[in-house]
Amino acid sequence: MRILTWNINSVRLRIGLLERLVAEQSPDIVCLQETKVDDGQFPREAVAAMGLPNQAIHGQKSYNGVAILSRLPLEDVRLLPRAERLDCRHLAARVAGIDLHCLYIPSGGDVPDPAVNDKFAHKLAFLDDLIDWLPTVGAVDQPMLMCGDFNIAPMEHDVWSHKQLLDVVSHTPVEVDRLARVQATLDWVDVSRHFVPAQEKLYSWWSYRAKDWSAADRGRRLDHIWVTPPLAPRLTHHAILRDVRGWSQASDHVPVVVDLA
DNA sequence: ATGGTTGATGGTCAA
Repeated sequence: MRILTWNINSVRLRIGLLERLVAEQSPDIVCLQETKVDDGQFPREAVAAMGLPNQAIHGQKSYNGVAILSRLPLEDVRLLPRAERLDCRHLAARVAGIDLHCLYIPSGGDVPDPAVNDKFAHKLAFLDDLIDWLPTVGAVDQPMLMCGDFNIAPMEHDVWSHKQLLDVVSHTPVEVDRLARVQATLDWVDVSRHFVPAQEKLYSWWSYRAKDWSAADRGRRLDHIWVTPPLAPRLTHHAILRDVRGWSQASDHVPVVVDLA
């Protein structure tokens, strides 16, 4: 079974890129973030025509928005119990016996201080909610997969320069520590680092602001796939599709793919 | 230290 996650940065603008991606990769399940569209406007039929007719969507106008698109039936579709906050950043469903969570963690703004930047405070609060919530909906011996744009590059070689990014939101110790506590909730296995050694540079995002993103290669690994321990022995393949960043009118994030036996 | 680009939107805000 192949699962693919991608921050698509507008599903309407990049529906053609999604079609090409699905044709090339043949995923059984696609998790999207930043769909940026109300549920009523979501291109359901175009996605169904790609072979993904089972769809759970949770979107809003202009910002955020997540979706789970599947060849296989989706059961028990759920949202994180944070109804007091209106941003659409989480969606869960059970598929093929696996509890699947699609996540879009807040980016956090520019200043890494929750006292002066409410976006960073929101990011930390969202992580705290996950720390409280995940143990109540799952267990370490249960097959679960959580993926999406976490907006945090936790390890030294998940960024192009560890030293230069220590004060840059996405790689600051406070959010990295908080993400480690999320990871500890259910002993989550970091799939990309299961396959790629920690000493090797690995990115899933490159800024739009570089003259030549590939030559500069100042990337960050913001997009993740995590599994609980029962799924670790079933991991057979993983890829971060760097080439997609070079497609015409690309998203600034590229897809991450995993195969499970 | 600063500015660089993109998307949704219709003047900016978010990333």
